[in-house]
Amino acid sequence: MNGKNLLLIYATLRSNFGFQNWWPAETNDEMAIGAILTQNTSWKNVEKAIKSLRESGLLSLKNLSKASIAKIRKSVRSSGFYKQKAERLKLFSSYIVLNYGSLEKFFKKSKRPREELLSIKGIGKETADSMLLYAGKMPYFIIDTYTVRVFSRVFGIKEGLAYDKLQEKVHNLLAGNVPLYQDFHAQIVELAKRFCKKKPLCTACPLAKFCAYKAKS
DNA sequence: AACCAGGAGAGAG
DNA sequence: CTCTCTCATGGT
Repeated sequence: MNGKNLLLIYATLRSNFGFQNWWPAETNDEMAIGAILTQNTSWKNVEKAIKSLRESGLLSLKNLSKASIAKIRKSVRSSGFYKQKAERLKLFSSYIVLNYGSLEKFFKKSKRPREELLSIKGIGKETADSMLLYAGKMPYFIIDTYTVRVFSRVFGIKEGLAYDKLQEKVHNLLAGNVPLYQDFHAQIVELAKRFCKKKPLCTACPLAKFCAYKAKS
Protein backbone atom coordinates (compact mmCIF):
# COMPACT_ATOMS: atom_id res chain seq x y z
CA MET A 1 0.00 0.00 0.00
CA ASN A 2 1.46 3.32 -1.14
CA GLY A 3 0.20 6.66 -2.34
CA LYS A 4 0.32 5.68 -5.98
CA ASN A 5 -1.76 2.52 -5.86
CA LEU A 6 -4.10 4.11 -3.34
CA LEU A 7 -4.88 6.81 -5.90
CA LEU A 8 -5.19 4.19 -8.62
CA ILE A 9 -7.78 2.37 -6.52
CA TYR A 10 -9.69 5.60 -6.06
CA ALA A 11 -9.56 6.48 -9.75
CA THR A 12 -10.82 3.03 -10.68
CA LEU A 13 -13.71 3.18 -8.25
CA ARG A 14 -14.62 6.67 -9.29
CA SER A 15 -14.70 5.82 -12.98
CA ASN A 16 -16.94 2.85 -12.24
CA PHE A 17 -19.34 4.37 -9.74
CA GLY A 18 -19.12 8.09 -10.49
CA PHE A 19 -18.88 10.89 -7.95
CA GLN A 20 -20.93 9.86 -4.91
CA ASN A 21 -21.74 13.25 -3.39
CA TRP A 22 -21.70 12.21 0.25
CA TRP A 23 -22.91 13.06 2.91
CA PRO A 24 -26.61 13.28 1.91
CA ALA A 25 -27.64 16.05 4.34
CA GLU A 26 -28.94 19.58 3.87
CA THR A 27 -27.26 21.01 6.97
CA ASN A 28 -24.29 20.24 9.20
CA ASP A 29 -26.64 19.54 12.08
CA GLU A 30 -28.49 16.97 9.99
CA MET A 31 -25.19 15.42 8.97
CA ALA A 32 -24.00 15.03 12.56
CA ILE A 33 -27.35 13.62 13.66
CA GLY A 34 -27.20 11.09 10.84
CA ALA A 35 -23.70 10.08 11.89
CA ILE A 36 -24.98 9.03 15.29
CA LEU A 37 -28.10 7.36 13.91
CA THR A 38 -26.20 5.24 11.39
CA GLN A 39 -24.00 3.52 13.97
CA ASN A 40 -24.16 -0.17 12.98
CA THR A 41 -27.38 0.54 11.11
CA SER A 42 -28.35 0.61 7.45
CA TRP A 43 -28.84 4.04 5.94
CA LYS A 44 -32.40 3.21 4.87
CA ASN A 45 -33.48 2.87 8.46
CA VAL A 46 -31.69 6.11 9.30
CA GLU A 47 -33.56 7.99 6.58
CA LYS A 48 -36.87 7.17 8.19
CA ALA A 49 -35.66 8.44 11.53
CA ILE A 50 -34.34 11.65 9.98
CA LYS A 51 -37.66 12.20 8.24
CA SER A 52 -39.49 11.78 11.52
CA LEU A 53 -37.11 14.13 13.31
CA ARG A 54 -37.65 16.72 10.59
CA GLU A 55 -41.42 16.46 10.89
CA SER A 56 -41.12 16.91 14.64
CA GLY A 57 -38.88 19.94 14.29
CA LEU A 58 -35.98 18.08 15.90
CA LEU A 59 -33.49 18.12 13.05
CA SER A 60 -31.27 20.75 14.67
CA LEU A 61 -28.93 20.51 17.62
CA LYS A 62 -30.58 23.46 19.33
CA ASN A 63 -34.02 21.86 19.26
CA LEU A 64 -32.68 18.41 20.12
CA SER A 65 -30.95 19.81 23.17
CA LYS A 66 -34.28 21.17 24.41
CA ALA A 67 -36.41 18.11 23.57
CA SER A 68 -37.37 15.32 25.95
CA ILE A 69 -35.73 11.91 25.64
CA ALA A 70 -39.19 10.39 25.22
CA LYS A 71 -39.96 12.58 22.22
CA ILE A 72 -36.60 11.86 20.59
CA ARG A 73 -37.06 8.13 21.10
CA LYS A 74 -40.32 8.12 19.16
CA SER A 75 -38.66 9.69 16.13
CA VAL A 76 -35.52 7.55 16.03
CA ARG A 77 -37.05 4.14 16.72
CA SER A 78 -36.70 2.94 13.13
CA SER A 79 -32.92 3.32 13.26
CA GLY A 80 -32.52 0.65 15.94
CA PHE A 81 -30.80 0.96 19.35
CA TYR A 82 -33.29 3.76 19.77
CA LYS A 83 -32.93 4.23 23.52
CA GLN A 84 -29.15 4.60 23.28
CA LYS A 85 -29.36 6.82 20.22
CA ALA A 86 -31.94 9.14 21.76
CA GLU A 87 -29.64 9.57 24.74
CA ARG A 88 -26.61 10.08 22.51
CA LEU A 89 -28.37 12.73 20.45
CA LYS A 90 -29.42 14.50 23.62
CA LEU A 91 -25.92 14.36 25.12
CA PHE A 92 -24.17 15.44 21.94
CA SER A 93 -26.53 18.29 21.07
CA SER A 94 -26.49 19.59 24.64
CA TYR A 95 -22.71 19.55 24.73
CA ILE A 96 -22.36 21.50 21.50
CA VAL A 97 -25.13 24.01 22.22
CA LEU A 98 -24.08 24.70 25.81
CA ASN A 99 -20.35 24.97 25.16
CA TYR A 100 -20.27 26.53 21.69
CA GLY A 101 -23.76 27.56 20.66
CA SER A 102 -23.60 25.77 17.32
CA LEU A 103 -21.72 23.09 15.41
CA GLU A 104 -20.13 25.71 13.16
CA LYS A 105 -18.71 27.53 16.16
CA PHE A 106 -17.46 24.26 17.59
CA PHE A 107 -15.47 23.52 14.44
CA LYS A 108 -14.14 27.05 14.37
CA LYS A 109 -13.14 27.40 18.02
CA SER A 110 -12.23 23.96 19.30
CA LYS A 111 -8.49 23.47 19.72
CA ARG A 112 -8.66 19.69 19.52
CA PRO A 113 -12.00 18.89 17.88
CA ARG A 114 -11.41 15.15 17.49
CA GLU A 115 -10.40 14.62 21.11
CA GLU A 116 -13.28 16.76 22.23
CA LEU A 117 -15.83 14.79 20.20
CA LEU A 118 -14.39 11.50 21.48
CA SER A 119 -14.83 12.70 25.05
CA ILE A 120 -18.60 12.81 24.54
CA LYS A 121 -20.23 9.51 25.48
CA GLY A 122 -21.61 7.80 22.38
CA ILE A 123 -19.22 9.44 19.92
CA GLY A 124 -16.53 6.98 18.86
CA LYS A 125 -13.77 7.29 16.30
CA GLU A 126 -15.79 6.66 13.17
CA THR A 127 -18.65 8.93 14.21
CA ALA A 128 -16.22 11.68 15.21
CA ASP A 129 -14.25 11.43 11.98
CA SER A 130 -17.45 11.44 9.91
CA MET A 131 -18.54 14.68 11.55
CA LEU A 132 -15.08 16.22 11.17
CA LEU A 133 -14.77 15.26 7.51
CA TYR A 134 -18.26 15.91 6.18
CA ALA A 135 -19.56 18.66 8.47
CA GLY A 136 -16.28 20.27 9.56
CA LYS A 137 -14.51 19.85 6.19
CA MET A 138 -11.41 18.70 8.06
CA PRO A 139 -8.96 16.10 6.71
CA TYR A 140 -9.81 12.98 8.71
CA PHE A 141 -9.99 9.76 6.69
CA ILE A 142 -12.78 7.51 7.97
CA ILE A 143 -11.87 3.94 8.84
CA ASP A 144 -15.06 1.91 9.00
CA THR A 145 -15.53 -1.85 8.80
CA TYR A 146 -15.81 -1.60 5.02
CA THR A 147 -12.53 0.28 4.74
CA VAL A 148 -10.74 -2.32 6.84
CA ARG A 149 -12.21 -5.14 4.76
CA VAL A 150 -11.46 -3.54 1.40
CA PHE A 151 -7.93 -2.46 2.30
CA SER A 152 -7.10 -5.79 3.88
CA ARG A 153 -8.18 -7.63 0.75
CA VAL A 154 -6.80 -5.23 -1.83
CA PHE A 155 -3.48 -4.48 -0.11
CA GLY A 156 -3.17 -7.58 2.03
CA ILE A 157 -2.84 -5.64 5.26
CA LYS A 158 -4.00 -7.48 8.36
CA GLU A 159 -7.61 -6.98 9.39
CA GLY A 160 -6.60 -6.44 13.00
CA LEU A 161 -4.71 -3.23 12.21
CA ALA A 162 -5.85 -0.60 14.70
CA TYR A 163 -8.04 2.27 13.61
CA ASP A 164 -5.54 5.03 14.39
CA LYS A 165 -2.62 3.26 12.74
CA LEU A 166 -4.45 2.63 9.50
CA GLN A 167 -5.78 6.18 9.51
CA GLU A 168 -2.30 7.59 10.09
CA LYS A 169 -1.03 5.54 7.19
CA VAL A 170 -3.66 6.96 4.84
CA HIS A 171 -3.10 10.49 6.13
CA ASN A 172 0.60 10.18 5.33
CA LEU A 173 -0.09 8.86 1.83
CA LEU A 174 -2.87 11.28 0.89
CA ALA A 175 -1.97 14.41 2.80
CA GLY A 176 -4.96 16.45 3.88
CA ASN A 177 -7.15 16.34 0.79
CA VAL A 178 -10.67 16.84 2.12
CA PRO A 179 -12.68 16.35 -1.11
CA LEU A 180 -10.65 13.22 -1.85
CA TYR A 181 -11.17 11.81 1.65
CA GLN A 182 -14.88 12.49 1.35
CA ASP A 183 -15.45 10.81 -1.98
CA PHE A 184 -12.95 8.00 -1.41
CA HIS A 185 -14.80 6.85 1.66
CA ALA A 186 -18.08 6.95 -0.25
CA GLN A 187 -16.54 4.90 -3.07
CA ILE A 188 -15.27 2.29 -0.61
CA VAL A 189 -18.73 1.90 0.88
CA GLU A 190 -20.22 1.53 -2.59
CA LEU A 191 -17.67 -1.12 -3.53
CA ALA A 192 -18.12 -3.06 -0.30
CA LYS A 193 -21.89 -3.09 -0.62
CA ARG A 194 -21.80 -4.36 -4.17
CA PHE A 195 -18.79 -6.67 -4.33
CA CYS A 196 -16.58 -6.90 -1.27
CA LYS A 197 -18.95 -8.80 0.98
CA LYS A 198 -18.21 -11.73 3.25
CA LYS A 199 -19.09 -13.85 0.25
CA PRO A 200 -17.17 -11.73 -2.26
CA LEU A 201 -18.12 -11.22 -5.90
CA CYS A 202 -14.58 -10.94 -7.16
CA THR A 203 -15.20 -11.92 -10.75
CA ALA A 204 -17.37 -8.84 -11.28
CA CYS A 205 -15.38 -6.54 -9.00
CA PRO A 206 -13.78 -3.51 -10.68
CA LEU A 207 -10.75 -3.88 -8.39
CA ALA A 208 -10.18 -7.57 -9.16
CA LYS A 209 -7.08 -6.95 -11.25
CA PHE A 210 -5.38 -5.00 -8.44
CA CYS A 211 -6.63 -7.07 -5.55
CA ALA A 212 -4.34 -9.28 -3.47
CA TYR A 213 -7.28 -11.40 -2.38
CA LYS A 214 -8.53 -14.04 -4.81
CA ALA A 215 -11.86 -15.76 -4.24
CA LYS A 216 -11.83 -19.53 -4.07
CA SER A 217 -14.06 -20.83 -6.83
C1' DA B 1 -35.25 -17.58 8.98
C1' DA B 2 -30.58 -16.51 9.96
C1' DC B 3 -27.82 -12.77 8.88
C1' DC B 4 -26.34 -8.10 8.47
C1' DA B 5 -26.42 -2.94 8.55
C1' DG B 6 -22.14 3.61 6.80
C1' DG B 7 -20.46 1.41 15.97
C1' DA B 8 -19.69 2.34 20.78
C1' DG B 9 -19.20 1.21 25.59
C1' DA B 10 -18.59 -1.76 29.38
C1' DG B 11 -16.61 -5.73 31.43
C1' DA B 12 -13.39 -9.78 31.59
C1' DG B 13 -9.08 -11.78 31.12
C1' DC C 1 -4.18 -4.55 25.00
C1' DT C 2 -7.72 -7.96 22.81
C1' DC C 3 -11.93 -10.51 22.93
C1' DT C 4 -17.02 -10.72 24.02
C1' DC C 5 -21.51 -9.05 25.02
C1' DT C 6 -25.27 -5.74 24.61
C1' DC C 7 -28.04 -2.53 22.32
C1' DA C 8 -32.79 -3.24 18.36
C1' DT C 9 -35.17 -2.09 14.01
C1' DG C 10 -35.84 -3.47 9.24
C1' DG C 11 -34.46 -5.50 4.76
C1' DT C 12 -32.81 -9.79 2.21
